[in-house]
Amino acid sequence: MSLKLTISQIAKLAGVSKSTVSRALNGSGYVSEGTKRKIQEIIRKYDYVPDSKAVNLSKKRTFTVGLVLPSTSGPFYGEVIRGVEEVLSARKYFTLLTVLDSGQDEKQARKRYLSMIREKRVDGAIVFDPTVDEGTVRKLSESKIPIVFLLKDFQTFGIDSVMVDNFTGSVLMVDHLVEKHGYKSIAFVRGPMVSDDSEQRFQGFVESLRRHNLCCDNLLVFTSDFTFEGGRKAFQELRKELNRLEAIFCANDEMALGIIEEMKREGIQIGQDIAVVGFDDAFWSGHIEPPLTTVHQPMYEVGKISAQRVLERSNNPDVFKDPVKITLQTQLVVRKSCGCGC
Amino acid sequence: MSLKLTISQIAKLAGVSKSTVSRALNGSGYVSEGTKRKIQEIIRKYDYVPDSKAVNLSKKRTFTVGLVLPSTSGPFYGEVIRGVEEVLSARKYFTLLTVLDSGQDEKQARKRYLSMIREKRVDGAIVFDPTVDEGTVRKLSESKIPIVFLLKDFQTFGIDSVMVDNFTGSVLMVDHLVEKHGYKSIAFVRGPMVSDDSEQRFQGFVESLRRHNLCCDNLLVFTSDFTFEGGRKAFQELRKELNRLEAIFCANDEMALGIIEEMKREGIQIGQDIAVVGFDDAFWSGHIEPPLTTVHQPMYEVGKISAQRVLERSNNPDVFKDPVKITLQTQLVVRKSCGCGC
DNA sequence: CTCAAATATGAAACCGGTTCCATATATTCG
DNA sequence: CGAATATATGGAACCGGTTTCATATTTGAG
Repeated sequence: MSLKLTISQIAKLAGVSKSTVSRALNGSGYVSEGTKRKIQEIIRKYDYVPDSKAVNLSKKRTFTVGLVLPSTSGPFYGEVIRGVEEVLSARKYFTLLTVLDSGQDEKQARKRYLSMIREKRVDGAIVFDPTVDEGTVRKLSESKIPIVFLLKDFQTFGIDSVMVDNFTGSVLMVDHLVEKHGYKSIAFVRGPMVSDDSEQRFQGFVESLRRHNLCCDNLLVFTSDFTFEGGRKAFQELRKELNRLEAIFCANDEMALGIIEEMKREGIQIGQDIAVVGFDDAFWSGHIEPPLTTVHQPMYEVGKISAQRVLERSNNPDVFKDPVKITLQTQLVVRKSCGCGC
Repeated sequence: MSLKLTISQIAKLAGVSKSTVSRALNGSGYVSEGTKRKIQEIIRKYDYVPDSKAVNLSKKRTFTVGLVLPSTSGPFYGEVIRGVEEVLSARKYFTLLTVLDSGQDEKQARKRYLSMIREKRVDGAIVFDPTVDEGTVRKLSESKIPIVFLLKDFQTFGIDSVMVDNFTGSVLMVDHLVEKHGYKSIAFVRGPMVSDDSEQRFQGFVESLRRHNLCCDNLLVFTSDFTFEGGRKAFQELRKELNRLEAIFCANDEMALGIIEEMKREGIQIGQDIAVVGFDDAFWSGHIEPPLTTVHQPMYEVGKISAQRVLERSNNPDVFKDPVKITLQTQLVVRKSCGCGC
């Protein structure tokens, strides 16, 4: 029934001053045992909870970390959130979430998260914005709060970043296709040209081929858009080259799924007639037919490490530290679609 | 290079008072064109942004809505977020997210979101906590801010809720199995006993059977836990009854997937030998083999409507309104695993 | 031209806490 | 026992805005 008491009212009820109540509340400064007990009793009785808005203002902190994600669908955004929430909740922080694809316009979405940061709604922020522009990055770097950028390297702007080693993951995958299966003719299906991930995965693909002296002449590359539908369309183009192909490496699982679906429709045996592999290790990728060989990205760890980093910086603002770039390893997940176990 | 200016500094630079700057900023009260222009220029020049912590305190609002989710994995939590974010971002609000499965202990997680609300970090909250206890609900209902509960009905506690019609979805599914396919012997695989969703889906199952005079004697019910593994285990029990079974209705898609996987291993033709259907319409459910017949839940709309409701209430606190229960319809998604198109 | 209404602005109070500082009492130690 | 130190508490300033109110100047209607 308590109608929002303030610290002053509590003080009056307890017969002490605001300051004493505040000290009792925070365990800061001196408060005698007796007084403390009395205050706590009143607090309990009236179910008093300090208003965070006031606490934030006087402490000049919000105990909140901003988290910016491109979207919430797809396999790993949830993982990032989980990682972030795990460390934040343990330290009594909250997560202020902004999703880029929820409004209409991308520009608007970017303004929104810049506002969040510049209005100092958060003590730090984790930003995952694959198509961010330089202006935005510059503004971010001018903010006084710690920022961690995900999957993009802005060390030169003085911003920490947490990366995933797409390149090596891709190399591992192609190494497997070549060394284990002896495939020589492998197609690559890219994501959108603007995607760094796609580019890095492609570079890894090329690198592995090069190391195996398979480059160039056999190089079959298609460009799509990371979607299921995009995969199906890519297949329409791939189809002409099908007879000279032994494997198809898709820059993500969703496109691989699209391609697999089309191939099944044509009666092609995946893994036997031709291998199809992906990248991402989506939740379902082990459960489709055949189970998809893919590369796992440690997005949960990405979330955890980013959050740790933000908190660490936020709580030691004085300690100057150069921006850090942390790269986490990816992992090859061998299932059946590459031809293993067939 | 602006080092966090305050409104007072801006006022000084513009040669006016704080109040005038504030009015110019908010477009409230009178400010002459000339003064306004001058102030805006200074603001732009020094890249001044008001500190939300101060704004929040004096306005007594945070322009933030709390969102509590059980988890972030699984198909539809992302959908809820998307719906919520869509309406909040359009109205310049932010989302303060709390995930229940990210910490260790459920009690702790519940305390965390109660804190969020009682410390008045948010102007309203959307709470999705399937296993919430009554004490928590009571505390929620005592808070002065608008709360919308998802998929649980606490109207009697004075709390709005947004529901999904599991019962009807389930009836629709069983109607389809019985009327379209003529199945008479249908098993049901429940989720955990504590789950309302599971219970409602089960009730729908029973109701449809009853309406078709199929109840009771043929009633085959198994209890599992909504997980993939749980589905596999459930199959081990189902197996004995397999020969007298025509269809298996799983209370969610994940368990259906587990069962399907086991059945495939045994060489059973799903949809032909025996139908397996699910509930949830997970992202992947159309892409497994065979595509899963299931029931779609409009979680995106749930998110949208909840957020609208919270904002509406928050901005009209005076208008007394009885707690509302809004129920959204589910939709039967017929694919192949029920035997259609075989 | 006059007086009321509209416009413009600043001073001060306020939002609800935290924290610095001064003062008062209680301990401790040489 | 007296001085130094530790403990306890309240008053007041402060955090950075918004808002009320009083005052001053314009504007406009009659």
